[in-house]
Amino acid sequence: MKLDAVDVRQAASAADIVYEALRKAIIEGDLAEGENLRQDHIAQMFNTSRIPVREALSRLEQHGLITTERYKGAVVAGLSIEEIEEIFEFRALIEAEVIRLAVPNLDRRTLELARQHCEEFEREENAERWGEINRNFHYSLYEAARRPYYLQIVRASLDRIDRYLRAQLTLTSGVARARREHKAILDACMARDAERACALTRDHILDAGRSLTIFLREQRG
Amino acid sequence: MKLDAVDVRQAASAADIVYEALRKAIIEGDLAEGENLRQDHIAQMFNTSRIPVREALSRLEQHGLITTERYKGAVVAGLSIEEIEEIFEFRALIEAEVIRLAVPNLDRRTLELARQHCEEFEREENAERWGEINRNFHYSLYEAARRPYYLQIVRASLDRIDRYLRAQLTLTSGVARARREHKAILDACMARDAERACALTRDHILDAGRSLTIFLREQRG
DNA sequence: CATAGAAATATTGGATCCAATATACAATCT
DNA sequence: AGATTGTATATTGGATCCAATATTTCTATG
Repeated sequence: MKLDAVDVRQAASAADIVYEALRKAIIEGDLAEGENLRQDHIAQMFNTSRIPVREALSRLEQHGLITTERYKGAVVAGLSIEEIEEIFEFRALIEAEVIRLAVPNLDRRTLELARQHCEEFEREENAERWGEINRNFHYSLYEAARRPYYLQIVRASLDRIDRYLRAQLTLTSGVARARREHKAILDACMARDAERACALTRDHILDAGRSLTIFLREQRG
Repeated sequence: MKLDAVDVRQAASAADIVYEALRKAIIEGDLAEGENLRQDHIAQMFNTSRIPVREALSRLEQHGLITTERYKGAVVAGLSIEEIEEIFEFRALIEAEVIRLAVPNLDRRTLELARQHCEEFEREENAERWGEINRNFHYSLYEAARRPYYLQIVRASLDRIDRYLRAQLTLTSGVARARREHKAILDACMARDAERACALTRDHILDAGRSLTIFLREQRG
């Protein structure tokens, strides 16, 4: 197990810190699917007791990132291919709508920010960073929709499959395609063409989903 | 020797029980918006310690049903009219899609079940029960979409506004309209017309949202 | 009498201890 | 040897205690 052990005596509650650290470790794939999460082990790493750890684990379970069983403990949740497909389909629906709602509100500063993320995603060679930049690019546009509830759901659903998405980018040479698609989405946004941006976002997500599930089907046999 | 094999599956944990009870109380409006939730008090009510109560509260906070502040405690979360509007808009998007996906899978038994819920909703005079039956009607159809992730999100978003929706049904005479709309949706489903069922569901939710926000704007001034 | 400051109370977050039980492994029996 | 039973260990869920801080009440003073 590998995660950034933080000293707990800081602003937020210990439970919040543990929750955030575990969440990050899971969605970035540092904690492998199926890996055991022992309460006292984690507690020791964060220099705290098991109480806040349990609270953090309970929250992670609510979000579907782990599963727990009494007397047995928690393991990082794995998703079946069907579940992954469902989440991609869902994301396509929501995020397409979010971008449609965002386009009319895009101002120059937001577009400039998105352009920078887009360029960074194009230039970056370190595969480790693609996931992060990809998120930044999309979210910078999504923010303009001014729909906090939608974004909360988008975030939660992306969390569930982010680790697979990162694999898709690196292992299936999905980056090249993602780069082209990002540029196309950005173009549509700059042209204030909400319908085009919507359709492109939808396809972008469905493409990634298809590419990923093909890869996983091979890998898992 | 011959014994009946009993399901010895353990009772849920105390935290689960507290969570479910509080969730139910909040979404049904038994706990009013802004009401204080004291850990001690709840613990005594459930004859347990504060530990499982805290875990339950932490989960409720994740779902947005309460807000907590250190040294101050938890209060039942209230929603602004804008937040309520957003959630209705969101539900319209998701649930319309879910019903579209469900229609091709509807079998005779499911339709019969939905028809029974629809009739029950029509006959029932006790306003207290409308919320429950309304949920049952919609979910009985949604299940056929075979999209567990979508349904989880639908459930969570309905939880957030259920208490207001119940008020809308009773206080604005929304039932009459809801009854008509339910029948229309059921008809479309029986006719296997996915697009019509989708559009009707969308309008059904948006109608309720509009009616509710008009009512709330008057009420809140 | 009104008000500022101090003490008492309420309330949360976390630490430590205890009870329940699943799992692994040794001991026993056929 | 293989199956079965008993025991030690690991691990979780919950109870109780403690520390920190917000809120309220009380007192003394102008």
